[in-house]
Amino acid sequence: MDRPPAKPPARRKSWRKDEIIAAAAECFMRHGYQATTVDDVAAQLQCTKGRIYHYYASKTDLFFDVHREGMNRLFAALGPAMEMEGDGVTVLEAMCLAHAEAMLEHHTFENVVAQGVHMHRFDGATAEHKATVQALIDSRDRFEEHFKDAIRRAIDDGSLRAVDVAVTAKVILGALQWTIYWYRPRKADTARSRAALARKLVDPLIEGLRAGD
Amino acid sequence: MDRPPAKPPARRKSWRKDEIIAAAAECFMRHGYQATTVDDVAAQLQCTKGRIYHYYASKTDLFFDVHREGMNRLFAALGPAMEMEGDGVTVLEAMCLAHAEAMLEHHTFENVVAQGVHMHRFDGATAEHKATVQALIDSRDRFEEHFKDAIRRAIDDGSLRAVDVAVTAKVILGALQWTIYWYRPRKADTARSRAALARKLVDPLIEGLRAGD
DNA sequence: GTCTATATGGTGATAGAC
DNA sequence: GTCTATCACCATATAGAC
Repeated sequence: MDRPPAKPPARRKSWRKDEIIAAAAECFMRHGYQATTVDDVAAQLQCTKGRIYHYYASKTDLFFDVHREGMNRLFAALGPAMEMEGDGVTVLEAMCLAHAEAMLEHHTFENVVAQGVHMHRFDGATAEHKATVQALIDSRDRFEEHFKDAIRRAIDDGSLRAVDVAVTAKVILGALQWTIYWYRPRKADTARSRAALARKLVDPLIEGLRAGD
Repeated sequence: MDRPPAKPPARRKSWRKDEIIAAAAECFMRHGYQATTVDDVAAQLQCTKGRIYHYYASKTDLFFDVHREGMNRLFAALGPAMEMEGDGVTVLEAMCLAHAEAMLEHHTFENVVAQGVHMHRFDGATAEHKATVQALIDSRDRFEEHFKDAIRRAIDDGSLRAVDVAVTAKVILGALQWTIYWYRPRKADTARSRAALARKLVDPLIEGLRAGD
């Protein structure tokens, strides 16, 4: 029996959604969610907004998908580092490096994620979106919890000073996530150059600034 | 000759502008510049927007004044710490503590400042606002330069490890400024409680996380 | 100085041709 | 599936009464 011809590998049916999400992420990053018009996103795609509304019911739904993709990329980057062998501070350092590199590499999406975090704090979501918003908040919380766990373990095994766990997690993540405000990808950027910058970012956090005697 | 009756001390003529700025800062913080309507600000003041437009030609001008006030408060808080006596790292630590406390205390205004930083990176200003925007960018740069100077001096006098000056300044300021995303003032907050939190924020930055042998 | 009423332009979303 | 045309609404800003 003839089988249907092999499909191109890994070509999902929703690749059009992916390109819409990418274009939206770019616009949301540049101008912010509110200031971005659906026409802006269409222009980025060099099409009209009819196409976008064929795949997304609203601008809000589109934002949610961008946000989700941004979180997925953060979790994907963090996973391997969490599996690293070594004492507590070694694992924490690997997590910091992985997160820093992810923030730089996926800087467009993570910029939008940060907007979402801020929006969720104040804007009461409509009833229909409530569940979606809650899922995204939960996702952020789980991410931060990974760092708190790592800090706790490192303190327990004596490889980290006994600092305030919650505040320290905020300090680490804040320092790394603030890159959205100043880092801009350049053509010459490579995985290697991002890793070098990540190294410079994480070093003062783990080793501290004060000179040893 | 009779002189006019003494005016109430320190009562400036522009106190109405101040209350408009404060109301606008609250709204901009909560919903962002774009999502805030002039009617929102008026509602916050329990008046109509006629009043606001009597003092401000546009929503943009109002935003600029909030931003300016936010920067003024940051500089005012940093000044005394920069005059501190001691070696390089002592001064840097004092600056960090002062900045952290200012970010917490003026959290509403500094939230808006961060929005401004982000906006300026992408939104081409209209010709009429160009000079104003440039002045605010310069002001941000000068603020960061104070930290870079302090880091350089501390490295020179041997009290700080030889870290990357520019990146370390970003790490420090990022960690402290990220508070806008998670800190919320509470009724029970005092200068003392803010100072305690600032201490917890600055400690891991200056001393580092890894346990000494 | 503050209000009400309104002009004006833009934006999210829809309907229907192709 | 993508486009064109359009509607309905909302927000900035102004004009003019009080």
